[in-house]
Amino acid sequence: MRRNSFISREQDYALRMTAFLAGLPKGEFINVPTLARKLFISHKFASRIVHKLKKAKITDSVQGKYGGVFLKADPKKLSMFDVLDTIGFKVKFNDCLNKNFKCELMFGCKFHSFWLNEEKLLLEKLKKQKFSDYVLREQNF
Amino acid sequence: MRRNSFISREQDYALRMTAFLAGLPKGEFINVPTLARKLFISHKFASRIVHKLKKAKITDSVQGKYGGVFLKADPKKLSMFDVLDTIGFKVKFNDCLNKNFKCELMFGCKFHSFWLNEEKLLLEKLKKQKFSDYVLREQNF
DNA sequence: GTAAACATTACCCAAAAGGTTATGTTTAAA
DNA sequence: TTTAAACATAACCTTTTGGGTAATGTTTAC
Repeated sequence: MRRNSFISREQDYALRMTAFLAGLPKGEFINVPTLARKLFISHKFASRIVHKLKKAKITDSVQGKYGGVFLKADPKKLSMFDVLDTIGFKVKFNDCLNKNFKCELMFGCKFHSFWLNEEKLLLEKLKKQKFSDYVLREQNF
Repeated sequence: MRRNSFISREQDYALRMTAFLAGLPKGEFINVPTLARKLFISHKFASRIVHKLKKAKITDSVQGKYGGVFLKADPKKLSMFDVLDTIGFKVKFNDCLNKNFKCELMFGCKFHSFWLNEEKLLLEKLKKQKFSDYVLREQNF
């Protein structure tokens, strides 16, 4: 089905997990089943998401028994956009903003520039929000 | 499927059609098949959309042969939000902003207020954009 | 060698978008 | 009074994809 919200559950989970990892003391790591339980995410789903984050070099992992995951990126530089982008986020207010979209009205349609502008604004904001300001600690919930 | 963009095709078509109707000289009307052709929308789909707009008292129609549709609302007061809302638009940046959504992290999660704020900003903008500023005339495309 | 973690792929299912089809009902004009 | 061409409205269909599960590796501490 289509996205009910701008952000998919998967993207939301990625934000949560990254924010939680950002709160771990330097050098510590946590295994995915535990992380998933703490954040109310199914363990298998969480595992797949973490894998994507690792491929993007946002997280890293220690393999084997007693292994786990941790944040690799610098939370002061890592933005919401970075994580969302990794999980396939596309800011797309309207289909007509897509590259391959051929809109016959283009020149007469003023909605186009409205959406374009809004998209740009949101994108800039997402890039400004850094994880150091969004740390998620267990004692807070 | 889930929405690929914030605005669905149906909502986009509703905006186009309303913007076109806003450009018709007072007292004139246009039949839906013609309107649909001019705006590159399937005629049956257009018909269903116009019907929704009529129920919301945004458009009105003249029935029978040689009938057609026209804008009923005042384009200076009619906003993008009004039309989108009629076609089922929900500003929803994240599921966690839904009334019935129970988020276990609520108190510790700072993303919530970020999405809430963005949502509010966009909503206000959509309400500010009036159709008198978005008139779509055939000679322009 | 085995337990318990990470790694990766393949698959499934419900829901919604984005239409089309079908069948009215109304009205101008022949 | 018949008919064409419009609006009115419900029902149906098909594809996509979000959101998740299952299955099967592979790695490493003990």
